[in-house]
Amino acid sequence: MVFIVYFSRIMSSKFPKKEKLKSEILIRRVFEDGKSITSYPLKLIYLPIDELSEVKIQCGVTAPKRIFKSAVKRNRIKRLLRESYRLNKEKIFNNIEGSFAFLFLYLGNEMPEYEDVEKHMKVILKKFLIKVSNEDSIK
RNA sequence: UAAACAGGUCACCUUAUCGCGCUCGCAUUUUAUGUGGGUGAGGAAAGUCCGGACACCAUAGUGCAGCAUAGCGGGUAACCCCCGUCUAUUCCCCCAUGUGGGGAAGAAGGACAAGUGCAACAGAAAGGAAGUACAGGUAAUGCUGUAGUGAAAUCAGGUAAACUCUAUGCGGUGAAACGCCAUGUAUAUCAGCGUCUGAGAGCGGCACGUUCAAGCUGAAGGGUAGGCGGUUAGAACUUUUGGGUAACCACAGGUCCAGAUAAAUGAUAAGGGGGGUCUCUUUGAGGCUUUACAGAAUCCGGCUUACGACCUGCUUUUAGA
Repeated sequence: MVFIVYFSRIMSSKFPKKEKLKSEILIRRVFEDGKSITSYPLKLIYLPIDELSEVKIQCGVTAPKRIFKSAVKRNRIKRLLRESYRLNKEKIFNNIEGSFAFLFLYLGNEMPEYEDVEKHMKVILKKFLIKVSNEDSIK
């Protein structure tokens, strides 16, 4: 019983400020050196970061201004991405070693539905887990 | 009845689950987590087109250049904004048909006085070049009159969303301004003394004007990334009364109404509204579909553009019956 309570705390689907990727330097580093996983129309760029001691993952989302000129649409996409990440991050939080910086990009040209976003989010997170564990085993 | 136009109101709502920013309280393993409460986008937050507040650059100087504005009167912190009013002009109506009366719309509405330029068609000619017919006149000649063209024809007139002139106003840079803290590295900054040349640099362009510099002494800094302030109580909103044709103003009462910074204000589900359309059995019920434009970023006042629904229009306009 105690175990279940503890576990659910770990698996909480909160997304507080310190789990957000905010530092400009880090974002630049992720863009330059990060590895990517794609499940169209979503793309994840990630980078192992040693300095992050407090949290395992800092995550940011973007929607390109070039394609979506309306700020309302960009906000909507970013909120959907954030929401699907928030609800699914528990799957990887308890299964990875080290800490990472995440950056999700939306590559499509059309406004997405939440169902699709969540589907692709799950695929990407799964792929990420496999990839990371493979790299660990190689080491 | 429909559409346009003008004015006004609102900007889908409720519940559940899971979340986010700010803030207040409580608890703890004491600066982080948990928990409870409060609060959280717009009429245009948009375009950044005007006008300010505020900050720094010299208390922002002088002349030229440049830019903006343009009836008259008022409002305002200010404006290229708003209100009122007059006129050119356009449209409509009325009859007693007059250069009549009434109504609506209504401007980038100063000046052709000086200089420069421009002018469709017609015309010989619309300003440095000439001339048709008839008549008059002369030594001779477009020298003069009339006809003819045209809105205008030879000491003329039109045109200034043509240069120009007149009057008035305008310094520059914008919150990545600016102030402070602190990390860290090795020559820019600040204060005092000093002083040659005005070469050079800064002060929006040019000229003037003005400041700076080499050196010495002292202090502690600059770039880059980070944090805090600036940063939300205000030319605020609202109600009554009074003034004003109105824009708006004054007094009194009440209210506190986002402060993020890779940028919170959300996601999902169900139900209910509103609009459109179809079906049935008129009242009504059901199905399908749709529910705009759009996201604060220092803050105000305007303008412009985008856009859904509803209401009003007595004496607006168009179309149909």
